[in-house]
Amino acid sequence: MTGIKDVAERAGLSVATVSRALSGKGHVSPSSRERARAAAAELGFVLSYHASSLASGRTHNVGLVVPSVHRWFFSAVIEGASAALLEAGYDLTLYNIGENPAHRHSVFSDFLLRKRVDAVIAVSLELSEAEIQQLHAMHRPIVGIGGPLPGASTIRINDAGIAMQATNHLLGLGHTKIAHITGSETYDQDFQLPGTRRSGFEKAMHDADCPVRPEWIVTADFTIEGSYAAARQLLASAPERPTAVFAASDEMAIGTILAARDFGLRIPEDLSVMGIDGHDLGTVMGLTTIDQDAKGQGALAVHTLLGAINNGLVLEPADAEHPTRLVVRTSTAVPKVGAV
Amino acid sequence: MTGIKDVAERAGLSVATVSRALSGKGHVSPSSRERARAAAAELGFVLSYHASSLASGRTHNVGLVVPSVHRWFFSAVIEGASAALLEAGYDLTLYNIGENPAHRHSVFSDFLLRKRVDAVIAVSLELSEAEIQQLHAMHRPIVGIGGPLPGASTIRINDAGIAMQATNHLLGLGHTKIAHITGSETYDQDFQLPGTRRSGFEKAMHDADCPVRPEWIVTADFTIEGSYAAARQLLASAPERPTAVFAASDEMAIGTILAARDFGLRIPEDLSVMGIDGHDLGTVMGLTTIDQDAKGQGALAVHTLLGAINNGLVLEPADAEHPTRLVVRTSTAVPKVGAV
DNA sequence: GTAGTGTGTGGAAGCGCTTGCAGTTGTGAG
DNA sequence: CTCACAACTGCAAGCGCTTCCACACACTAC
Repeated sequence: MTGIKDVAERAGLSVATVSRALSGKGHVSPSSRERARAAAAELGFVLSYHASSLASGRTHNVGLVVPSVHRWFFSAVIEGASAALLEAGYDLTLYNIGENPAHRHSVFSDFLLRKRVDAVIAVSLELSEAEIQQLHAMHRPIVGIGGPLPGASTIRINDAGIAMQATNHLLGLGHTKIAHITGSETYDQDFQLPGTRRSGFEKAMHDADCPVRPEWIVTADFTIEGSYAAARQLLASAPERPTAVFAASDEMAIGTILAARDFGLRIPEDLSVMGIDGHDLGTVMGLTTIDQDAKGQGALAVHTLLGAINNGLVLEPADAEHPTRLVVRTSTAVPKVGAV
Repeated sequence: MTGIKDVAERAGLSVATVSRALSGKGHVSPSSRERARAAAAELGFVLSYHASSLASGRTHNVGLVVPSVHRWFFSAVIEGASAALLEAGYDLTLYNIGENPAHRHSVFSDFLLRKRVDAVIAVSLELSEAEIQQLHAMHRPIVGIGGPLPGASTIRINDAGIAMQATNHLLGLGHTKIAHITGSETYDQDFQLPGTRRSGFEKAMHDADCPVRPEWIVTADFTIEGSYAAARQLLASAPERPTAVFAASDEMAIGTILAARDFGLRIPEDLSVMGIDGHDLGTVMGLTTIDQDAKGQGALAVHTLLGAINNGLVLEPADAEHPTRLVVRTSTAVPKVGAV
């Protein structure tokens, strides 16, 4: 294997100068820099990252911890973060927690502690005290996305606010019989998020003097499949049907639409449905939603961390509120007169 | 930071013995092993992976290159590989190629060459000669999933065979007017796969003496959105409609079902639809499909590579055909008598 | 008895880089 | 002309481990 030594020899420079030339740090004359680059290119030389990391303490690697790779929000964050990291010359080490508690435990107590990452992005994880401790024990900058992370910087959206905005959109169309599909609050990977969105919904309803019917608040697990089942129950069993459903995520809105179709309900004539996310399928389904730019959140997290890395690994805990955008499509409309 | 030295001191052993005790390699008496473990635990010591890697040449890290994190197949492979790696104590470095050619290029010419990974899994990538060269230049075992990868081991399914099986399922129900939604053959990230499935379809049709109508073979990009648009055209413009659609992937089958509903077509009364994959949404959509166990393919790739790593990084190029399974749900049925 | 084999341990030489330090040269100011 | 200071360069000391080697003991086999 060719090493930096070979490059130095070929370029007629010292190893130290080649290192500086290639990394761009320190003073190197333009001619030396050029010679070093040329020699490296000719030899097809690429720095060994392990040696660099060991010597410098910088790994050029960011850890990304997600609860799942299947849910849309997470894969969108991965996509945004991945592209931003690639551009910056960083690697992305993915920790997919999954459902297995043993996996979850080993990620926190082994993997992350191995000094393999310069920084960590934790997405929508409801962490235990011990896990937070372990994260901080790495002494690396951390950014949380999608929920609070004590002691770390976070990127979040105004969940209560957009839930109200969504509800108000439905109310503004004239709906009063509005159901809400919320995430399970005991589902430990999902923060207070479902609760926050739900209270936004309830507040908007309350402000509009609309009753919130307990039987019209149903719980699902944020997946299309789960909400499909939940929505079937909602639409089947209620003595009276809502005219609109506000789902706490696009995937749950899509599940609702699929369920509604099973009952022969037309969207939006018989039922208006909206969600939150900005899911790719939104266009196909004609889904009205509040786009939260998940890719952008991933990219922002990366840029925040890169800033911290260049700042001596110091990251002041701070909250950034990411902008959102109401996208009106065809799944919401004025309720049919005389609708049941 | 506590290092292995501190552990050695505390345990009253040499650094060498502690290293052996912790890694499990070499001869260490049970008592020494226990003392080393205890000392490490008390100090909260975790090996520095960069130092280990530099010294040993093993990174305990596997690179996974995917075209996208959004398509179901890829995220299922990620999930399967991720869990298997976690279990083995390996990290997963994700390279999401995406659509940006510059990103693609840097992954192959920079990232993968940095000696950061012990092995590489390449998923459904149609690679150029140069890219294959660069992969092999790493001198690391490589496994390809979802298509041929010259010089590397591959895990694949019998695409032609299952396409025939799927088509025969429809033929067996009595369909003769069968359309096929295939992937774009020029879409450079997807191998010959669409072509292979398509020829399986054609062969089955031919064997059954059913005409293959060119206008009933439409092309999409493997996404729900893309196939939705393609299916709309198929169902709208044909002077005569097919009674069944065989889509080359579940996502395209789902897009087809959504499009069919827009035309008021009932599934399966007016139109039978089936796909290939084993997508999570299959149950909700009642989709008949051929399950290809993508998670299992990811896990198998990992196990293959771990075997090679333990075998001195030597991996004999070999092809493994992964089993598939026909799953009949409610999206396919006997064609309606007198159907147009 | 000696040789041979296997186990257990420590010393020390790296793995391939980065970077502090010191030395050399060039430049503008005093 | 000298001095201060900056730009450039090389030497060499690590970074924190792994592993080769040598050595000290057991044993077993002749």
